[in-house]
Amino acid sequence: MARTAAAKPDLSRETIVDRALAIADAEGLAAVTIRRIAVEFGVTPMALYWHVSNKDELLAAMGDSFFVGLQVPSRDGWLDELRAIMVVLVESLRRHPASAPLAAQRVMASEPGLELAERTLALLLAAGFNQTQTSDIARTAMQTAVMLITSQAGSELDVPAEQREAHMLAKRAALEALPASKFPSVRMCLQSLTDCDDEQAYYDFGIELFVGGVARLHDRRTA
Amino acid sequence: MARTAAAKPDLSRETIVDRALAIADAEGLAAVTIRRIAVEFGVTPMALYWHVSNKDELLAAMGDSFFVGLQVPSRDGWLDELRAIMVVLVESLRRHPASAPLAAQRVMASEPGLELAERTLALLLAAGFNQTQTSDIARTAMQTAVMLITSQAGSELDVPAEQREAHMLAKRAALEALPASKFPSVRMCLQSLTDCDDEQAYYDFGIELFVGGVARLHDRRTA
DNA sequence: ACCTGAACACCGTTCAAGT
DNA sequence: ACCTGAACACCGTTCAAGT
Repeated sequence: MARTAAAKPDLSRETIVDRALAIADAEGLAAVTIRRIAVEFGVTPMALYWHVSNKDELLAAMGDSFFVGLQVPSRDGWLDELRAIMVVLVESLRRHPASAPLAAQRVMASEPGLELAERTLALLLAAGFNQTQTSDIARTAMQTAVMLITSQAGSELDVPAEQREAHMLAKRAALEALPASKFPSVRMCLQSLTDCDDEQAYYDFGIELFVGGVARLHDRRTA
Repeated sequence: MARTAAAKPDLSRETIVDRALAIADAEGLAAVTIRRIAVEFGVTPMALYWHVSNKDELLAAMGDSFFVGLQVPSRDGWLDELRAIMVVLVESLRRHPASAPLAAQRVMASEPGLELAERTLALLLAAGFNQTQTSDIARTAMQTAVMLITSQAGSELDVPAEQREAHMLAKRAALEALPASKFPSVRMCLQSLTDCDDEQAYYDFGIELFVGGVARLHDRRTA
């Protein structure tokens, strides 16, 4: 009866993946270690190998997790549909920013990832893009979503959560020390370069940039 | 006089960085190891620490290398200028695809990187974007360039050069095994999804997609 | 079915010591 | 000025053994 909440759940493939994602959230992907996870479960490193065949498979499972249960609402136009896919994808990746890059390697290798890919490809083909363009745009869509997530918090993702504030301030201080004569624009954009006050706005902006690029490509193609 | 060409050059910060980039090219970033580099120079691991303070500094130096000596030709319109920057950046990153991600972490932290950033920011500010938009677009520009490089060869960058062909074929075989009833579009795009027959065209396409997105954003803003 | 113990071949890095 | 030796605290992983 003295079971404290969420402390040391049973070892299973699922709980291992969850723990790995949590560690990555807090301290970056590099902190995700078979041995570290084992310690957190109060178990021997080798115990994990019963549930997961090796570390690569664990990382793959972490990547797969971003695609399960994704519900893309349908829209009227193909462009709005594409945007909806990006929105859902970005929302999913935001849950575990540091692990987001793992998703890109798994879109075409997991069932739910493939379903999302199929939907995206079908949409672009129907819009009139040829196979090469469709493939390139779809690939770029996935990569763009990951990029938005990882560029946001920036490289601070590898830094432990508590140190991120200090890390950001140090970065800003370095830019502030730059001569305004040689780097006027950097100095001018200092605030927005080092701090993102509105995360959601940044993601919307990035999605719009991508979708807009696709739209323009489509216009040019039919013109 | 029996000095075979390019075999075991003297140990120095520069030759160490070059070797590290070469190893990454051949076997991926993960293969870049202090100990591995030491072996290739026929020297003790600790010997490297005289020239480079630690591994992070080595990775930083690898990232910095992409920006040195970049010459961006000037263009008439701001949009063409932005495109020219992207072209030069992509060309530089292509030299060492697996190490390209290191560049993104160094744009705002190295002298030549900052010069490129300054130029890009100035250009966007002059075009009428506000500070937030300018920062976001410039950041996206850098990330997009890296993304184009890394998404191209795909995750195969971590795979030793000789095994990449086999790796790609295995990937294609997996997609070919997919039921055409459930994944018609994936099957239809199979060729272009797994093989990039024209690298240059892919980069041009990606750059156009980005530049086009920026252009559309600018149009909307002034409309 | 699930986990442990011992061992192996790797990492980065420190610190004192050599030449 | 530049490099080595020995050592430490980490990795992932195998394989036989326990319960």
